[in-house]
Amino acid sequence: MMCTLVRMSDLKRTRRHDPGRRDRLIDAALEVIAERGVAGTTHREIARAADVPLGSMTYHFASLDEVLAEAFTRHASAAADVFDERLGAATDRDTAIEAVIQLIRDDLIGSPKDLVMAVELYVAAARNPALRAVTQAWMQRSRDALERHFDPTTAREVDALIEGLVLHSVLSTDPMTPEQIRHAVERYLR
Amino acid sequence: MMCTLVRMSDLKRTRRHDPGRRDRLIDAALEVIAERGVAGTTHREIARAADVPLGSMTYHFASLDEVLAEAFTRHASAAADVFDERLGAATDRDTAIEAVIQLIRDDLIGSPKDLVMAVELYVAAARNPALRAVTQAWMQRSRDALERHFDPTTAREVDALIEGLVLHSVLSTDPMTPEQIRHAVERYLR
DNA sequence: ACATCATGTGTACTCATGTACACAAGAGCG
DNA sequence: CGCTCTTGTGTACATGAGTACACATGATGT
Repeated sequence: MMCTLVRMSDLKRTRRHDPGRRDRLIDAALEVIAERGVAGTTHREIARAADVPLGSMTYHFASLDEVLAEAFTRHASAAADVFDERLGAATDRDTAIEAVIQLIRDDLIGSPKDLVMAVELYVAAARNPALRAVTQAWMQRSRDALERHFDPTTAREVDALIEGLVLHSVLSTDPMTPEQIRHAVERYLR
Repeated sequence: MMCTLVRMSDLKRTRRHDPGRRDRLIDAALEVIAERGVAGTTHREIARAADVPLGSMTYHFASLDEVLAEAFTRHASAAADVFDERLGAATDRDTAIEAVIQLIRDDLIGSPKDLVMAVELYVAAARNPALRAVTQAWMQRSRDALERHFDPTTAREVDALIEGLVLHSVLSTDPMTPEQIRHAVERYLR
């Protein structure tokens, strides 16, 4: 009997009228950015990641910049959600401090891919006003979340401290231990 | 009488045997990176900035990566020198704190171009081990400078705090005022 | 003064990219 | 069942990139 070999490129044929494809393309773009960086993110690369023909890219997006903007917006929004959840669960100052420590340890240092995304965004934002707005909205949400538990000045400073700690920890040869993170945050907040 | 118009392209002809050209190319590369980002840094762009023929690039450097590596190395070294100078002048803990505040205010937030360079480096380092080493050497020198006045743990934390403050200040819509910087550093160090 | 050789330059080749656009295909309706 | 219009695809084109390499040019030793 014949073994029914089905090639991807044949399957692709049958996938006309695919609502939500735009969404999947944005997710694919995020994958590519995380893996290859903005510099390595091309129409073709995204299309390949989403298993979609090249023409689909120009059909759904006016330009590559538009794809990047949407991708970063989505990522920033997801990251801010995590921030919100962690801090939203806290009821008093002490648990808020614990939440910050856990956030840094588990969500930020724990997944360096997110830091890569953040830094890629910062660089892209340096030359693209639309992305600058995304960055600022993201930072604003972090600060708002922190302001639920700390005064505005403290919130701003802690936000910056978190960023610096994560950045240096991930870039360094010896990452910070959970104890060191706790030490730094508590020293600042207590 | 004839006005002696001299075109640049004619002048270039006479500039054979130019020792130190390699150095100037690296500086030109730094300019281009700061202005157009790593993404916009090409052989042709650097050659134009240095007013040098394209062929000169491949003559002096084996690849574009080599140019980037040398450029970032030079920048990191210069930045670390500033760090060293500022902190080397301090004699006691209090003046060291003042030095840190001045460093942030005048040298870091004061010239956002340097921050752009740093972030560009971080991104580039994410995919290039040679640049990762440059980053780490740079961070090490900052920490060493700080350790002349503070214990290692504090040095590391302050180093991270500085990075975070500068990053957030420059990216934010409202930059931190000198007073806010002073407040954040003193809160942490006193 | 001339030959030789390291140094420096112009140009051309190949390749990947963004984008446009002519075409295919299927959904929805009469 | 066919007609039409939105939705989706394949391909081709212009552009700018890195790099190679044949050639020019000036320094240097005799």
